[in-house]
Amino acid sequence: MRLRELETLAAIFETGSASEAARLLGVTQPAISRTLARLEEKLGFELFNRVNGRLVTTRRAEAIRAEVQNLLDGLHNLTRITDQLSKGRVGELRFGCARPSCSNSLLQEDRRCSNSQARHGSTGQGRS
Amino acid sequence: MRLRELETLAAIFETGSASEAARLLGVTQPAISRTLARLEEKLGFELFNRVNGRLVTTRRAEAIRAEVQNLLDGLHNLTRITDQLSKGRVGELRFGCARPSCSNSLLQEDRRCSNSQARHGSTGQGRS
DNA sequence: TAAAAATACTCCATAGGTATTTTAT
DNA sequence: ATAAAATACCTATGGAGTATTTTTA
Repeated sequence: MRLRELETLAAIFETGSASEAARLLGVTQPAISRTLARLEEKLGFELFNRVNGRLVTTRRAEAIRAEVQNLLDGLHNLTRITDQLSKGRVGELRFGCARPSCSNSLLQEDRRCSNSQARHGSTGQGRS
Repeated sequence: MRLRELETLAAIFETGSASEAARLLGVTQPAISRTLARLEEKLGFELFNRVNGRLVTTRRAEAIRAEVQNLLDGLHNLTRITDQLSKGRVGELRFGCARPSCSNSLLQEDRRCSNSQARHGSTGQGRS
């Protein structure tokens, strides 16, 4: 169960066709068809019936629709968090201290359980 | 943000080392190290500090730990559902009907909005 | 004819393996 | 010497593209 497969599935749910799903995801129609075909093969059952050249949602597909959307929502939330964590460094502060022992006790690096290993030096960098 | 990256991250969280995470996921240690390195590169910040040859969780990694676990739990739930949907066909029932029109009105195939297209025939297969 | 889906290729990035190196205990 | 992590090199596969075919309205 790949992530791209979930995104593809959700896009087809949302748009109702492989062609529209392709536009939504910014890829080509064959990419959607193949990903869907491989997913159905792995799952062991059909997610859409091909009727009159169109995709028609099966009952089994409907049964997992909510959970798929749930997962994608959670993933987007995680992405939002990591984006903030990466560009969200409030600024890099630089400290000066007369004695090495001072910086050791005052500076907290972005690590855990390793205070005793902090390297000695009169200058340190702290991240907020 | 690949799925395998989330699984790798969770495994390191759980075991505390890349080697143990590798055993947990049934892959080799280099596989874990590389996946982690690529994830950190994409995210733009470090998830673990390499201190004395060991991985030590950063604050940023702690900040996403719960959400990562959430997503994996949701995925496992989805997998459980699809497993049941695939092997969970209660049995294949076979019906016989004197007149074709009878099976048309009584049998519901695993498709939607296509009753008018159901093929005629005195025998049909229904999935529960 | 137009539109949707499927198929047949080709290409590249990811994920995996084995072997080896580096570093710290 | 051991153990953890990183690195180098190789292979397989998933996902993407373009081009084409099939089918139906």
